[in-house]
Amino acid sequence: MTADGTVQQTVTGCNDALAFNVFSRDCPSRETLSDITGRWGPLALTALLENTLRFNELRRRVEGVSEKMLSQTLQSLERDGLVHRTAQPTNPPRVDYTLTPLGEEVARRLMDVIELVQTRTPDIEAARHRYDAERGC
Amino acid sequence: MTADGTVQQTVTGCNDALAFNVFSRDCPSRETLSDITGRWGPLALTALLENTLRFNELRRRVEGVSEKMLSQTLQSLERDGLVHRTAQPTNPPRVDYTLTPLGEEVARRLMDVIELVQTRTPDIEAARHRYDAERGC
DNA sequence: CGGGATCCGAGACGATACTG
DNA sequence: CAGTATCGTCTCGGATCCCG
Repeated sequence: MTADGTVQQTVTGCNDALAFNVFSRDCPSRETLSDITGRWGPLALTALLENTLRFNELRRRVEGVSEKMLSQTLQSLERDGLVHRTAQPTNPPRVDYTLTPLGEEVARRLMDVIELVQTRTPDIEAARHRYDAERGC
Repeated sequence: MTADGTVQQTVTGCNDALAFNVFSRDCPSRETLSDITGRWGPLALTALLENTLRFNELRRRVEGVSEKMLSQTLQSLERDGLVHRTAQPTNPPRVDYTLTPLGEEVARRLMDVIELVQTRTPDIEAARHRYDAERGC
């Protein structure tokens, strides 16, 4: 980073007291945020809010996600301690995904966002048409 | 969800009654969701929750965002009717960004998510270290 | 100051094939 | 079933230059 070694502005970063610093460049909470607000994060988390699901159940529930991305998403969420993974070495294998307590809190709040967006979709689509009409023509 | 307990399949899309279908592949609410949960969406929205800001004020508040991405983000949000843009043709020009009522609701809920993540960051980091320790070694 | 236009690399993402 | 590995595409996103 620092070619000359000088820059590194003593990153007290985002741990300043109670300061609310997702806005800070290097705050680890920003990384977490990108995990849970990533393309598939919110959908996976809220899907698990309803019940424990197996890998392919989850995959069917979240339409359009590829195996690879679901796998990646779940790994990130497991690493962050939001999702718990239980593998049974049976044949065929069975793996269950559950929310941890923290994951449940996060998921519930994400659900609030999604629910709001969902119910206000008509307004949003109207706004889009207005915007496009003014600019497009 | 449905009164009779049947699973409300027949994916006509996501406008089925009150069905909760961000999970549906082509639901427009999913597009909106990606706008507000994009990389810079949550930060821009919650920054505007505090006050009205001008372009470069916003840019300084949200550390690390490039002009291009901030511009794009704001345009998406304006199109969705979440952000209001006021341009004054003075010299130098002055452009203010504000939340619409709907934008404020969304931002408030996003703030709840961010606040939670922020306060639980220690737990999350601990979980990460545990995860990495088990796997990495 | 508040952007738009362009170029370019890195990484996200999807499809497919393969493993245990 | 539950993934991993590989590969190709394509978008995201930063850097730069420019304009009103």
